[in-house]
Amino acid sequence: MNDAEPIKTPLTLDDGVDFAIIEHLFFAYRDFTADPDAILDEYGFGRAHHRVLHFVNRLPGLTVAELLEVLRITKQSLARVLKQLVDDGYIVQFPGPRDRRQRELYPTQKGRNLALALALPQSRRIRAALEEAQPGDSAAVARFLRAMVNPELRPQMDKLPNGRSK
Amino acid sequence: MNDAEPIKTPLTLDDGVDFAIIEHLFFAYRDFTADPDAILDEYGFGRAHHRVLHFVNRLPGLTVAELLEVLRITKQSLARVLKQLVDDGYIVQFPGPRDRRQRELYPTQKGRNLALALALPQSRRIRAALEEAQPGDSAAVARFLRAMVNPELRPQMDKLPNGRSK
DNA sequence: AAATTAAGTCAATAAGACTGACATAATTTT
DNA sequence: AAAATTATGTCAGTCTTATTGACTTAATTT
Repeated sequence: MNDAEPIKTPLTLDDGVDFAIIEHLFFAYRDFTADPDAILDEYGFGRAHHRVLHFVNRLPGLTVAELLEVLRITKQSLARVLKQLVDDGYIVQFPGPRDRRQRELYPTQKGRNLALALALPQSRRIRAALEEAQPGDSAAVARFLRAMVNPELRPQMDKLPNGRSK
Repeated sequence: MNDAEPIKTPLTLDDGVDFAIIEHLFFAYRDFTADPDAILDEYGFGRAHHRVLHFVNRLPGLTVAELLEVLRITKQSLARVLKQLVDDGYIVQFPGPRDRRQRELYPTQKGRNLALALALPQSRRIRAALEEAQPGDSAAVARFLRAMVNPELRPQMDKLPNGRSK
């Protein structure tokens, strides 16, 4: 009974859950993605385009299958986004040298420029956040975020250029 | 000319951008949200329901307008989600005592239970990530994440119970 | 020659957001 | 007391990003 009774006390850290970091992550990630979103809007692109463009720039020559694995989306979801980026000249495709069924994806100079422009405000935000921090905090943050990822995915992260450095 | 030329070298940290933390945040946030998403699926709920339920539990008695401000969405977006949570008995509404136009939102016991169940895997993930960390890392991470949020929003974060403690 | 694989495409669906317009009830201002 | 404003709710339509399922084409493997 009393199933519809209102509970008037808030959930707090005393309930054994780290709400502070849970909420900090929510707010931080929201503002973190808002920066590039505003730029993407001017190009008629969305967050999905950003992710594709980012990883093609970080791993030039990766295949469609590899990109799908990193992004963890379906090829139908990728198709629309990738087609636009290719049509608009941000990404070019080449048949794989070994296996010609594969398509190797490379950024053009235009694609490289946009990827950098999108990363810049995010990098600025990170740098500003670390400026208020103590020495060593940067490494602590990188370690923490890496440990937040499922263990089986961490090797994938380490394949990214300089992915291991802090 | 040569606008369609492929660029074969990857973007790296040498380009002056902290790609490591940018990508760490992407992967960490993806796995961080995947935990509750799996639970929500069983209830026929989505991530939007989670956010509403979370903040109603953290700030019991908040009004619809206050909730909209925290979530930064429109009332039409909130409507669908909130209606389901009320209809299914996770949240109850009461007219505001001062201003009867307002609706104060409270969790029921059922809503409290679900909010805790959703927070638990996230809290476990955070605790596990901090266990591999050095002492003091926890505070450094909280400071960093807070500094990643737009300054004008930080007072709002501090209003959450124990929001300031590390 | 047959089976498998990489990629592309077509169609339908869903969640979660949006804008714009309008309704109702309660409060505040004039 | 009447008018204006405010808090909430609702209707209708749109957009982005994702999904599943089915099928095609071309290339490689068995």
